[in-house]
Amino acid sequence: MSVLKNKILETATDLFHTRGINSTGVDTIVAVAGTTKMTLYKYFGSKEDLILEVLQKNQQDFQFWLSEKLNASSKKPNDKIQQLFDYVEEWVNSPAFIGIGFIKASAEFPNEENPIHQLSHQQSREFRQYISKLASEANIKDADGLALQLSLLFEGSVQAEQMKRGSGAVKYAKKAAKILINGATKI
Amino acid sequence: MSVLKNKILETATDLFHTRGINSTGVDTIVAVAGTTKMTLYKYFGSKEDLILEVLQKNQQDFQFWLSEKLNASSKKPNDKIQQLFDYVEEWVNSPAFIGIGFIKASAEFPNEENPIHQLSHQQSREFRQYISKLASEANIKDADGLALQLSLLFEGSVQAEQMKRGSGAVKYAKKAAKILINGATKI
DNA sequence: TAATAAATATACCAATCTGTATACTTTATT
DNA sequence: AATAAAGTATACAGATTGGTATATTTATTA
Repeated sequence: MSVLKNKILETATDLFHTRGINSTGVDTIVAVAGTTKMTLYKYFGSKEDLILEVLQKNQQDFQFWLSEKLNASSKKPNDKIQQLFDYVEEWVNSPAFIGIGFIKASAEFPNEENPIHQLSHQQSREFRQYISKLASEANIKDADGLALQLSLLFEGSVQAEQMKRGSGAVKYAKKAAKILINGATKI
Repeated sequence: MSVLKNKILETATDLFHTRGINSTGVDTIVAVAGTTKMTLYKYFGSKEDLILEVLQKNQQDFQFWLSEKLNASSKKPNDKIQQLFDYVEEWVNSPAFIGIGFIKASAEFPNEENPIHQLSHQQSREFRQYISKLASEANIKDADGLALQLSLLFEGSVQAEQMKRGSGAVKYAKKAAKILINGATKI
């Protein structure tokens, strides 16, 4: 990927997070990225395309980072799901945290026929399925049910953290997750 | 309150929910409400003021409805907190459900110095405090801690329901809440 | 060095945005 | 019937939006 395209992507990611997507014009993006609109539209067909790419990269980065961590873990499958929230906490509290894109994007684009909303929804589903996979690898009665509950804690705490940095919400989500996981584990 | 002002408020509430706040212009609002911009700006100093009033009314309506239900409940304090999620489910599944404003607004206005963001944050805090009050009236060890966890389930499930109507997220939040409440109850 | 590609600068377009000014019409009150 | 208030109609201002056309400059490669 071109260094300039990447610069635009990173700048857009940052501005979308700090100012909101709809409130960030392409003029602002290219000004901050230190380039011009001509270049932006060479790499991205439209602002919508740019938003979609930002969302994809955003989620890929997070999902990849998380999977790497959990794949490298030597914990038993049962403890891995709890570890997930350890890593979410680490991710959220890292200075580079710029939110989970699909949570914000789905709020800014509520129309279910909008491609941005659809991608957000899909990413939300995929992440829940990832949790479900972890749950079914462990000794869980209702893997999908637990995964949904944990995803609520995940989305709720990220939402809270996006509203107020340093809220400590993930810490409490972690405790709640532990209780739910234990309760859902077969004897 | 003037019938016309109310009409504008209701129309804005609806449009903000279905199209997003930033994506809804005042021209659209007055067109749908069947009035003119002159009238809108007679009742609201600015679009920001309108948004703030919409958010306040939105949250007041929900909070009032919920408090009425729970005040009328004859359940023991301990079971009331669980009942909260029964009513949230009823609220969310009612055809008139138009989302919880502060969750969306905080995503559209991420800047912490923005009055809309600040109001959203305040409403989020107040709702959590309301849960905490219910928890401390019951036999709960760490009322604030449980309230935070339950608020994560609440915000997460409303978020999920806003992303996809009929997701059934609140049903699972309810089950999770039950487990957490039982776990936090003194013996 | 010549040819090619990549990026910039700048100006522009049509549409939309919030907000206002002015004049006219309807409704209610005394 | 006269006065005041409430609402409408319309046009406009100034800024910003996403997106494009054209020409120029810089960098790469053959």
